[in-house]
Amino acid sequence: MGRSPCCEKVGLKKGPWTPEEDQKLMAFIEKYGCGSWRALPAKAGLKRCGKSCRLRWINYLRPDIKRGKFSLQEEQTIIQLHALLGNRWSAIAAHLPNRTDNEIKNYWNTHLKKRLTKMGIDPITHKPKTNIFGKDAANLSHMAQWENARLEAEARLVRESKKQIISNQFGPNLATKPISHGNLQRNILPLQTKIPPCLDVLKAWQGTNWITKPKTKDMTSSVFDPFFDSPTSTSNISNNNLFMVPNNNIPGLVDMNSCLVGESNFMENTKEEVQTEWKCFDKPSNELLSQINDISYSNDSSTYNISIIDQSSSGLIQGFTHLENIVGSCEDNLEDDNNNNNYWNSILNSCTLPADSPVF
DNA sequence: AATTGGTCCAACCGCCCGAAG
DNA sequence: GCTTCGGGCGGTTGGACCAAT
Repeated sequence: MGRSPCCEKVGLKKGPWTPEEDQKLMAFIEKYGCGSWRALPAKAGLKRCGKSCRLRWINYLRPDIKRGKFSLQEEQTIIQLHALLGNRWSAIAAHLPNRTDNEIKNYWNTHLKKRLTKMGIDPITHKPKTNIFGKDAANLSHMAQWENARLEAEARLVRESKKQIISNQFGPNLATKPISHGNLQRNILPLQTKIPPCLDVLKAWQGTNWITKPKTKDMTSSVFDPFFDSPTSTSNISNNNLFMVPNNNIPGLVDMNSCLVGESNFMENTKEEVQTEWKCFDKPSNELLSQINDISYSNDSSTYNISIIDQSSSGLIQGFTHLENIVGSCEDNLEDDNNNNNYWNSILNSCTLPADSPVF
């Protein structure tokens, strides 16, 4: 037996919204905000389900929605993100300013999926239908598993950070409850500025200088440091935190077939060399994977310290794959690997990210 | 002009998850 | 620990629209 419906359906209108209904909904939200969607229809004089009101608002009436044709840049970004995130439309939408997940989903299903298919690329795996990459397909699949696990964690991070932002701006009570009164704009979270992006995997592939950066941080600084403070750079100023970093010396690249977990020693309020002792795991255990769930997000004035670690447990993983390693170690398949590398690089190179992204 | 088939997209549905009681 | 509730998400649908026949 499923849960009861979100509202009493008898007498509720379904189907397309009329301009009058839109007007009522907009006027109400403008005046009172969108606190409880369940209660909103009655208060606003609408014979609609609360869910229907929410959808209409989020996908159509919200004033910050960008409508019209997708630009080439947006198309590329969607494809790139879909390659990494799969059908996580809300996560993809977070990287496209003012586009809704529904719109992106529709655009993917009606345009982009077909286009990729025509190009001979499987729109699900983003691999060529004829497997010209040979054994690298396995690596990509493995990569996807890792990325999925990490994204689960980041999804939670996003939720937490949203609450944190609301809490900081409007007080703790509103962190758990939607804003019910006041300025309309308060309830609208500009996607780009308020949701931490989760594209560090892109930077990893692009060879961002994750490892070669001096592993020190001025802990007294409140300046946001994209290396130490990004959600997935796993910086945490507490002692004895375990975290995982790339296991080779190629900047930003990690072998997906193994991973490292280490212990860091930061000295608080000092510039201190990070010391790490690394353990190597052939494959992440389920226990290890489960620890990725433990994310806390704190906002200490202007510094964002993100810890993706359970202080009481033993690890944190961060999964990236790489292609250049494969190229370097499997000379027999150099050509195929280069093809593979080029495919991903072409995806990544044109990916645009918000200039104000806290990660970059 | 009528019919047919394809495309597009707003809206619905069911499920999941976190919070609250 | 459980149940309930509300919000969010992704998959799917239905109807409007358009081009081809």
